[in-house]
Amino acid sequence: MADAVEERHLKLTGEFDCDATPLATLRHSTSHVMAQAVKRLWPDVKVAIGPSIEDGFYYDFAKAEPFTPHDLEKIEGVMREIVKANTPFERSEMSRADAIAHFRERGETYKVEILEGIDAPTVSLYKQGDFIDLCRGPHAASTGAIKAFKLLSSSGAYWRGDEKNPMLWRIYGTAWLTKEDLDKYLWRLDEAKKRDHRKLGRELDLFDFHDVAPGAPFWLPNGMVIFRELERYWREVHDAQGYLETSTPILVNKKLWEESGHWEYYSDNMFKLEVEEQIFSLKPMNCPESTYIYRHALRSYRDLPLRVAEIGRLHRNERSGTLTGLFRVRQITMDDAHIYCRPDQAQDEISSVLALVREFYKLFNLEPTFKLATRPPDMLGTKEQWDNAENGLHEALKANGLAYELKPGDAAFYGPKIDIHIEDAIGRNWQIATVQLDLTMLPERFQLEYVDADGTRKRPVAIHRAIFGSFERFIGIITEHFAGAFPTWLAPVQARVIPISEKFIDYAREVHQRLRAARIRAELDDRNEKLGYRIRDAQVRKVPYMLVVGEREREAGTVSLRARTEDRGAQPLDRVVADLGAEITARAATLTVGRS
RNA sequence: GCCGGGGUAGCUCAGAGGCAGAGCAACUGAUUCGUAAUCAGUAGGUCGCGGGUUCAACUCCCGCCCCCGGCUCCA
Repeated sequence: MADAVEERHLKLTGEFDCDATPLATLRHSTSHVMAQAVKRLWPDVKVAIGPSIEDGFYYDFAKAEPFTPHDLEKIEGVMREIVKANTPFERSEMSRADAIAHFRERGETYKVEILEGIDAPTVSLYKQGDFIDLCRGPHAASTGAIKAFKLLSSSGAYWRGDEKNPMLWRIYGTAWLTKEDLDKYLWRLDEAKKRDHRKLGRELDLFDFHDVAPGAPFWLPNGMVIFRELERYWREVHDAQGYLETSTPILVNKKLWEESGHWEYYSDNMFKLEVEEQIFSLKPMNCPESTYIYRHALRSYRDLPLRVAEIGRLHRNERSGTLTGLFRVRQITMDDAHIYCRPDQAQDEISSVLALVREFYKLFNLEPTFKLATRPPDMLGTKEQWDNAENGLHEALKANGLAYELKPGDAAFYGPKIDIHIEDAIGRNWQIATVQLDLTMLPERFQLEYVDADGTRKRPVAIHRAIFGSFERFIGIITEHFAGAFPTWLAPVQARVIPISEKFIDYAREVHQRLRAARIRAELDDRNEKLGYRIRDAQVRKVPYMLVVGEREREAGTVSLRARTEDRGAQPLDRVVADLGAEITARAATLTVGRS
């Protein structure tokens, strides 16, 4: 929603209004006030555009020197004065030609450029005090309406979002209807910082990055446990659903990419190397090779749907400036699958993929939302194919009882798709899973066929789908979602046994052995430290269960159970082992053992 | 890739043209402890990499690499 507003601004189609909702209007007005403050402090600065965006607003300025944090404070100060003065926002109209003259006179070349791109005869302007801006509005009645705002950061941004254009300085800010909303938002920012997977990854010894391999994590033993548990779950479910797991080469001859079309459209993103005078590439996608699995045998209509899955290691040469922890990597482990089926089977297949997606995310307490992207103008294939395909996706969504957003024109040229976004524990949105119906690309390019009941050769359709998207990004997301406090089944260390003193070490060892015999990832913390220290350490490491043992427990055959922060008292050892095992097997989302 | 900010011990960070620093972690010892940090000691460094200026460079200059915040792109 907010993206669309921003996009409209960037495209400069002449629609410079923000949404007429109170919050978007307020943010838009706040951006004007910020521009006014900047012009007051630096009269030579030229203003570009300043829309309302999700959670706030920005304004772009042309200025010789960047804004410093101190500058932001000064601007905020002037903004408060403007707000206090409670100046009205006044709308006026002007012919386009007059407006061009007006802004040219003031040296506002960016505004002139915007105006030159507008084909309306008249344009509207908004003025508060000594600041006037080209704008469709709407705006707050006066600057006094701005109660709760804060400037957040400044950075470079290209004029019109195009890297060939000059770089402007953008200041980001946030504004809310009430002080409470602002505080809530600032809390969320702070919370996000605390949950940052890069920080938790280091603290919990999950993974590491080194200069020698930018964009590719070194999985440490703890992180690898999570990776393996995800794979294990993934395999269990896919085996049960009739997927066939495969593995295809990582290093592949250029010929394949020429055949698939990647060489032409994607080679900038591919890592290439020469081997005995042949060009090879690390695969950036699994799809082309998946067709080799399909073509291994002559397929009959009886073989379809053929569900070919692969946890594939991909490499994409992402631009260096875009890499970010596990969220944006160059080495991607994708949980891919390609379903080859008859066109009339596609709807059911997509329907089961959607059901699968929901099953997966439920396990992690992630709330999915669905977006259906339909045909773009430059589509490949016939109108009838697209009608059937899009209709199938609508029906599959409906069959699952899912509400969804429509994104007309957003599909790839070879077929419509459903993108699945999730919302995490602190309300952030992520796109991970995708279901893409492929009417023509793989089937046509790779000449896929099956023999139908009547003995004729027909062309199947392909469904590309991923549920985790990439293991890297998914682990990054759930690390932040759970703030490192993973459900027991995913926790690298599921239980720690803590003897009160070395006098009880024998019993602690026995408890430890019992846990390990039950395949529970348990550690014995018999370090020469006080009990409080070891409790704190286990807590900081986000270990789900602590089993404290001393005199009383040894005598009674019990353990004192602590579930992260909560003391659950003495429990019989047998029961704790059994219940812990059951919680792990059930992949429970919460810590249930010993809860009364 | 572009703009801005960074890179000093495993981690968090201070310092700065003239002997490289702290806290935590690690290690050793004392202590044997009942639910978020016991005390003492020891060790730990190519100050991102390469070049230059200088009697002397972690510090100044140039180039490169990597990280962070954005832009662009994206799973």
